[in-house]
Amino acid sequence: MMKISELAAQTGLSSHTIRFYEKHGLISASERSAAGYRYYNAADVRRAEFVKTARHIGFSLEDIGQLLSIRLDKQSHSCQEVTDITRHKLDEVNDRISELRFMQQTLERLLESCCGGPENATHCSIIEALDVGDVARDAEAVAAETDSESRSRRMS
Amino acid sequence: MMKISELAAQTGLSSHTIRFYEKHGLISASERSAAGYRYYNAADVRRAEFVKTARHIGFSLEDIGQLLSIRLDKQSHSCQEVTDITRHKLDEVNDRISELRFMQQTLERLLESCCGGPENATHCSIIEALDVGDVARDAEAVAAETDSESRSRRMS
DNA sequence: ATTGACCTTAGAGTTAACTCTAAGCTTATA
DNA sequence: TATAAGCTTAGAGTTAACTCTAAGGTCAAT
Repeated sequence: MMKISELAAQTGLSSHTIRFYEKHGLISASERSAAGYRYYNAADVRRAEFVKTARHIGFSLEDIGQLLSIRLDKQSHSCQEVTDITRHKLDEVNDRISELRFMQQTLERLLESCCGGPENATHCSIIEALDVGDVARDAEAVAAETDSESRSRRMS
Repeated sequence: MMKISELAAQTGLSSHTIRFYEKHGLISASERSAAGYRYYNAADVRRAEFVKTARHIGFSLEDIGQLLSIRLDKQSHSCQEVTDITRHKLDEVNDRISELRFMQQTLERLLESCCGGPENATHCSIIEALDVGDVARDAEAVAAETDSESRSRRMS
């Protein structure tokens, strides 16, 4: 049975974060001392580590709540429920990557077009490009091409 | 001279957002009616469109403030200042992409490992993987490999 | 008994970029 | 002149996931 700071050391979460997760129903201490100190047993530690791992992979606290309820009662849940959550998260991640690749390409094109030197910015091609405003559209076209090849969306 | 809702229609920003940008020093109306109505001229519209474009590319409001001050007085600023902001943003974007690719790979591995069927989750390999907790470490190794090849970091 | 490290709680603060509300004034149109 | 649409402001609310603070109680060691 360990106290909160030991669990914190073990998991790499802060004590604050552990209490925060508890408030959100993700973690709990299976015992409390008379004075109210939290005491964690081995199962509590595993659960905390589950949360840590899931968080690291990018699941939201809400996702993790669902995964935990499945983990707690595996008989009553199907593998499909688990893959639904996972696939949905993968879709979100893929969408965000697409957006960021668009930004990446736009920024790279901007950098290529500008001398970047100590000259004054009177004819700076980056400022000009932002002024004209068609950077976005150009790069979006490029992004659209590479998009289909980079996407891993299932249509089921 | 257009009113705020016309500028909103023109730029695709909301009136709320335009006032919000004004409060943060990015946009302003070059005139006000006696009653305080904002009136925008062609230069104001161009500036608003500059902000819209820059925002779309992923610059923060703070970045845009800097870009605008350069745009307003090009003689006093160098191209290097502009590329510094742009390169810094590109670095941020690349870092975020790396994180997301790690998540993407981890999620894909998890999906591959699980049947996803209507069976109950007693032996669900996703739940097991999160329980064991080494998913993260495995995928991070994979991410590290592809990382060097995907990164476009300059070291200047 | 005292010290210092650690624990408790409720609740406020942080970040970015909006987004909305309330209460009231203005403007254009019929 | 009445009405509806649109404008003004200050300020509060939203989101996610923490992060911190204040005020006080507990515990182990000396």
